[in-house]
Amino acid sequence: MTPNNPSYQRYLSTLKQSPFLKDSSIESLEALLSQMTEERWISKNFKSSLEVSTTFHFIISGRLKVFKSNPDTGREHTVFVLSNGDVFDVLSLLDAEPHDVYWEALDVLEVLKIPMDQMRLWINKYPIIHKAILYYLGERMRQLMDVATDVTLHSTLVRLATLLLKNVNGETQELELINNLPNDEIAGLIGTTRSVVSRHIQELKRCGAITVSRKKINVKNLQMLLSVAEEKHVP
Amino acid sequence: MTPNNPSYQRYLSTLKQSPFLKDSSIESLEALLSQMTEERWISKNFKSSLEVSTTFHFIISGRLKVFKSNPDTGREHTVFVLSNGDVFDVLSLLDAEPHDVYWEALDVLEVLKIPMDQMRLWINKYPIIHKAILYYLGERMRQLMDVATDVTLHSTLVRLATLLLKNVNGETQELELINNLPNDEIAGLIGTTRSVVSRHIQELKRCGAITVSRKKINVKNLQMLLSVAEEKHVP
DNA sequence: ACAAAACAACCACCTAGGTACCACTTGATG
DNA sequence: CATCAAGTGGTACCTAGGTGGTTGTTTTGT
Repeated sequence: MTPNNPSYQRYLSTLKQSPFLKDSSIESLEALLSQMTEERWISKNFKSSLEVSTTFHFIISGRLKVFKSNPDTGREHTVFVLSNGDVFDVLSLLDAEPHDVYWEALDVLEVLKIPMDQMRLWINKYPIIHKAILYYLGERMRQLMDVATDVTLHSTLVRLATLLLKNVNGETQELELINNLPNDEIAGLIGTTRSVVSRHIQELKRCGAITVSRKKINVKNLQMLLSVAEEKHVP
Repeated sequence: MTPNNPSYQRYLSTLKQSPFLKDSSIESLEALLSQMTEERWISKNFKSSLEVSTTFHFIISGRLKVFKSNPDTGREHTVFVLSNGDVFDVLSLLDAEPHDVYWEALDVLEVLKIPMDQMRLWINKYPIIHKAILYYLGERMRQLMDVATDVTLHSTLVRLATLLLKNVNGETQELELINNLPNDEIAGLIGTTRSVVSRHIQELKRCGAITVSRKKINVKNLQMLLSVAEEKHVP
């Protein structure tokens, strides 16, 4: 990609803000961008990691879920929802071990791609990035530990309330990140099934903690949601 | 610690074999060791991460479980069992964010400690280690993804069988790593409770997949265990 | 604007697995 | 060797939540 690409500046500024590329110089980012190509994923576009990934991706806009699934039962469990500034597939960047994870676009997704080998070369050229990557992975690790233990340590209602709380926008009381997600995606996020999510959303509506209008969930009573999340109170 | 410490050579060779310190030169490892002090943790010795950790630890021998818990119900979920060559707490090394995880010795544990700041200085001095750390974290990440999704995607029986399979020693058909672990530790590993583990161990015994004698579990029918783990067959 | 597909709500049933016991064994300790 | 605590086996009960199906409502594509 060359600087005369109409989206060049927008791409550059997204890269600059990416935690993965924290502390990288503008020159190094421009060098990186020059080797990248743009790609658009439409919703439901899907990628498996069973074929070892030879391309490294940066997300410019849109949302991507990373999930595992059980082909026998058809159930899925989402481990991350990635958005602008995030990258994948980091693990294939570090080593060539296979691991069976799936990626699927939840929206229209704008990504920048670069061949894995070139990304490795770039990293070796600008080794300062190692620290940023470590920091990035550490953050992911922490999230992942919660995902891992939430299912056994907390009930689905508590997990739902916690998920909502994690996504409330301070002013509007709206749920930015997970809004417009169908119930079964929410189910995947907290490790349960669609019908159980539906059941609990009704429960929270009934007791006045939230309101729902055309897929947008609004938080009405933050305090109540908090007490549900902390298992202090059963509605 | 100085080279005339009676265990010096043993410590050095454990460090040399640690994946966390992969590719480090002998000189750098000796520099590291010179700043470390030894410590012994007895079984059940316990450490919380709520006070931000100011010490970095290397495990020389013994097993340490890393777990999260729900203080209300008393349930625990183990995310890792660390042993010789492993390190903790990596996350506090990367940044100073709090995260509530607990560590507990399962055996007598030999650890080497070093103040967090000195460890950071050492890393900066020998930056080649960054790659090894990344690799190490990546491996952990992969394990963690399985832990995170196993509970929702597979039944407890399947998870138990999988855990056993992960630990069979090729020759003796014995379960090295998890042997001598009480049932409730096994329960913590697969995200369930003691009585359920007991129930399923009986089940596997009854159908001849394993035998149990004085805490040692032996695998009798590997094939059967495999088919249980793959959900092909319900005993 | 209309048909088709996707999604949400609701219900009724069912089972995996969690809770709470008690009784037996084992191994450690004074 | 007597006692005590820890670990285990086993049971009965119960409920959270998963399954499947039906209906009505949005959203989407043509």
